[in-house]
Amino acid sequence: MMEKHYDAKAAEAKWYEVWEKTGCFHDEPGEGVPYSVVIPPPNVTGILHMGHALNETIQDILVRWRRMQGRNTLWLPGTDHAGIATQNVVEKALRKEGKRRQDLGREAFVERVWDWKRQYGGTIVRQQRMMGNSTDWSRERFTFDEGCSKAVAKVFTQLYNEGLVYKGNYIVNWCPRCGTALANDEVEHEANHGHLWYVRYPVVGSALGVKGEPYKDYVMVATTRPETLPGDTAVAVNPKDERYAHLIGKNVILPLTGREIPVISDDYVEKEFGTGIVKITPAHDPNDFLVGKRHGLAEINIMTDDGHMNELAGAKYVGMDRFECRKALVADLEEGGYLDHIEDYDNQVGHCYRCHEVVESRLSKQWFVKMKPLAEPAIEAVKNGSVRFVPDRWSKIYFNWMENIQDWCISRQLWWGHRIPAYTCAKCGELVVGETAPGVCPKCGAHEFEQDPDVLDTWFSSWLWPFSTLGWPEKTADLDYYYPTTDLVTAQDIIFFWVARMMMAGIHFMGKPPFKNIVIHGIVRAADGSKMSKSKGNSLDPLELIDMYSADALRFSIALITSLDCDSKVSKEKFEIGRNFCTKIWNAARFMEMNGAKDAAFADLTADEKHILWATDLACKKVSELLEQYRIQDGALAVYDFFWTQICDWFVEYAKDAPDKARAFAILRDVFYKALRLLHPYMPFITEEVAHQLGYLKDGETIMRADFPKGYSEEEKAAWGISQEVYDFVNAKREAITALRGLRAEYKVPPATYVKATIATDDPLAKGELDSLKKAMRAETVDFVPAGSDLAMPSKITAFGTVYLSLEGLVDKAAEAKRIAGELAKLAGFIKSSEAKLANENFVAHAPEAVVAEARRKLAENKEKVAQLEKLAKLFA
RNA sequence: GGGCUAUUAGCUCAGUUGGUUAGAGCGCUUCCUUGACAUGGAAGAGGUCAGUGGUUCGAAUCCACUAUAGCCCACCA
Repeated sequence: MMEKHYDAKAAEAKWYEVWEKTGCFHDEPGEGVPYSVVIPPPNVTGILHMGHALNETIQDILVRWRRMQGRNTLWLPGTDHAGIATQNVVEKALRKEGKRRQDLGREAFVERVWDWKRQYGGTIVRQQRMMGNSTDWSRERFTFDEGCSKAVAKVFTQLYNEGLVYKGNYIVNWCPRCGTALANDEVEHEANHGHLWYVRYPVVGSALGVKGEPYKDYVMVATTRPETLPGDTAVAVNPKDERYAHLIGKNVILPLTGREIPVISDDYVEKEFGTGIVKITPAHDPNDFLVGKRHGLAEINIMTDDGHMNELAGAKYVGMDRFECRKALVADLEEGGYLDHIEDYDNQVGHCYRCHEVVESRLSKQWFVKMKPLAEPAIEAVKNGSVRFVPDRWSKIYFNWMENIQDWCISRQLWWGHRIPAYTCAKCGELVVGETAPGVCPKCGAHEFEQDPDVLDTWFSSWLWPFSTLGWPEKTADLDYYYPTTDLVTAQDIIFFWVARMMMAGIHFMGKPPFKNIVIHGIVRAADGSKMSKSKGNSLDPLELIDMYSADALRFSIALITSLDCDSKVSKEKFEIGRNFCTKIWNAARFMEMNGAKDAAFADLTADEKHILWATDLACKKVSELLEQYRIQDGALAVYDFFWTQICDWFVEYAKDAPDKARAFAILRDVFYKALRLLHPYMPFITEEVAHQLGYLKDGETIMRADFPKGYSEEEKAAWGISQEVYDFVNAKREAITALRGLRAEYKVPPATYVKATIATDDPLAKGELDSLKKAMRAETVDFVPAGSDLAMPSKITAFGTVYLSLEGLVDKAAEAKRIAGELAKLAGFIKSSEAKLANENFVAHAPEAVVAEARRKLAENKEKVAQLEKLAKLFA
């Protein structure tokens, strides 16, 4: 006996363990075209959030569906070592002990991170299991494991040998808190309400002013970053700016330092902005850096790694924090009479995507990858259709980024990550790059080397994920069979970080793009549309939702609210629908069990029985078609409607009093198992549990490996006499039933009261439905009269015929007359517009025949309605 | 400054080549403790499809402009 209530927790724990232990998730290279997907590896420090839940639910639905279709299916799991993120987590833990990573030293610190990973790194993969992910855990990978590390070293070396990796002194984004360089896309720009400071730089040779009084001859620059002033090495104007033409070539005095710097001209300067004169600080601004290069200016770095001023900033400011220094320097400028005025100014300021510190532009030696040569074939692959974005509009965004791609700064001044495989000879300084440490210096023959202290950007291992996880650089059977993967499913926010770079790496190193379809979904947002974040406290915890409603409920609800086209706003209540659906499935299963549904031959079927078989056939086809197009939400809706409306609301109700109960239940049994399998990709646990409870599967079998239903064969359909016509007929009958129920409600007929109904129809099949109509309508009698019969009773017109409710013995009020008058007015409007439409020669000439016929039918029907209502109105007069 | 996407019922959203009187879920109203299920059932109210103009016999759907919102990209100090 099935329990009264479904115990989701027990079932989910039980089935996941069975699946994993019996190798249900595992796949081996075989015949045919495989379906393969690599998971976007979550950070090893991560805990499951709604974004993962959405992303992985979509993947698991696709994966389970393909697997049931019989394809060799691999979903490969793993985690990302997440350089900065993980290092930060461990540093934070260290800080609690009052230590910094420097106190431990590099080796001990890295060991400490590994310890951390061993201890806590399993959290997210445990949580993924609770979601029901059917990932092949035997192939679980980590971006910092031995194989991935090997791939990274090989890739770096190859790119270096190809001249695509280079080292150089450039302005990079620098996070003073994390103490490392950041790639451009790791910087988040945010609106900042700041100021523009207008500062006077005296022209050399002019009279110095007195304290508090303006200089007589000066240039005025506007700056948002006064603290960088000590690093200025020029002042620039636009070459076409006549106002300042006379200044070009002269020198000005840098306030507070007394240093003389030149006035130069450069196209970069906008005449309209500020005063049209800009200070040039090559070591602290990317544009100024380029200007400096063009004009051979000195680069004076006035800051330390951690965002404090160094000795080059001037004795007074040494050691100050950069923002502290800004204040002090502005005060000094004012004191010295250099500050003209201050304006409010809004601009965008970059922040570290990890710790949110304001990013500093800083001159330093870093490693870069030349991206243009890698980007070109990656653009081509999407242009020629060998890789497809779903939805397609993302390809535009991809092109836009790829066509304007900048070189990628890949070195990070961290300790946790893949060490750069570049070695400097201790004796002669020769740089050697190789997959393993060099033994002998090729130049001087020395044996001592120093490895580059930096590590590589995390994404430098992630971009190899689709093939490094399959064994590359070794030639493995996995790589041969599963690469390229089929679908990549991810959110829009990492298209540039990850997807675009995987495209480039896949094509460059494997010769083929890493996947065929890139499926981009939206982001899960809080109910008010804001981004979910722990700090805002507006995030939903998928684990809590699993605890409250079950994993199936979470998955189904997610599927139902997911659209590939836009972000989804969610709140806790939205997950009730999944929970309610589970309850419905469970109860329907209990009903079948109680009635002892058994298999039996389908013969001499009633219209209702034919209807459910046809509906089942439609549902099977529809769900597959929708999933084929990645329409997860529509598929969920289709299967939900099929199960709830078709099976539970109508067929189960029919089966209760079917003329041949055994046959009706045999049909229900067949249809129900198809429904379970259609549902399985969405709700893996309850479908497995119910399939076993009802004996569809024996011990040792699993619904995971059952066939995904395709619908019925043409032979079956013919043998059973099921068709669109019968399906439509039953739909019409239901319409009639609903119409009568509506009339009952309108006239406040108590549910227990049996009424007298009349149906005007010429359909010969209708009379065969007398019993089922009586039951469904709670009718004492149902009489049939010829179509077009005109009775003075409340009526509703349906495709089945006109349904009349006898008012005999039912009290009515004058209010009814008013309602009828309103109804008549409404109908008059429809009739008028229909008549106008049909009188329009163009409409009749151009519109498809069916549309015109429908319009005529509708018009006639409305006219009939009017006639009846007028008659009724007399009754109430 | 460029680009993308949205705007449909009180709320969240469907609406796939333009074609009946625009749909679903939640919420709301009325009724129903009928042996699968009140996490349920039956019925109902609620929308000039953001605005304006255009194309068309016909527009939520196609085009243009406008308004509002959101996202992405971008070196105006």
